[in-house]
Amino acid sequence: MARRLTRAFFDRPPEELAPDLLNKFLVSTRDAEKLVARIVEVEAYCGSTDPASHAYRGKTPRNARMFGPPGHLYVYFTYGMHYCANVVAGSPVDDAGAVLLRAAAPVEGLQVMRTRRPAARKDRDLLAGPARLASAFGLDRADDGLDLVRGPLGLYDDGTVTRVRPGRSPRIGLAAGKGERARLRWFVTNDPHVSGPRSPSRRTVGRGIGT
DNA sequence: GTTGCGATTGGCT
DNA sequence: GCCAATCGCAACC
Repeated sequence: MARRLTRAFFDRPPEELAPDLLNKFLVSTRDAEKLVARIVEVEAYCGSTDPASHAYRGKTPRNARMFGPPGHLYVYFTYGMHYCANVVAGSPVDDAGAVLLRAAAPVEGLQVMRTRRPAARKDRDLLAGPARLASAFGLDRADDGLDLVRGPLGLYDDGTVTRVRPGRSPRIGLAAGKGERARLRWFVTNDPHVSGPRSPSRRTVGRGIGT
């Protein structure tokens, strides 16, 4: 019995929203195809206070979506070839926050995902990484701004009660001095679909990588 | 106008 | 583990 997440759910700071997105279901019903995936790894990016955030230096054409209303999709292009998808969170006026969808467990529509991700040798790799997830769902800059509350792409809660506290660690792929120590990554502990470290450890939980 | 690099991935050593 | 791929953006000249 899945219910769709509402605007109010998203209207919170990214560091509060992020862990609550774990074990929610990303559902796409575009182009007569149905894709379903359970989110297992996310990262929070906190606007003007966060050196790693695209919004750190203010609003630009690229990151404008982050400054818009919560519950919409922010998609950006990186490394000259990859797209990454974020959920816009709530933020104070003139600020911006978002949650990067880093990894998910495929649930439905695996055939389509495999077609879009020919390099994935195992199904557990179909959505294990932000650019992989975006690719498998066919997301690109044209999808920037999709309304997750009302559009063909949505987030759902199936009513499952999550009793286990999520794993937490510093974010992946950040350069030194860019907020690489902040523990703003959350993941479902020991889930094989997580892209980075997936178990609590001294290195990832104690004081953070690089310290 | 030019340059350096990134919220990554996949293939090769 | 190392590194090339590939280009938009933003910083700097």
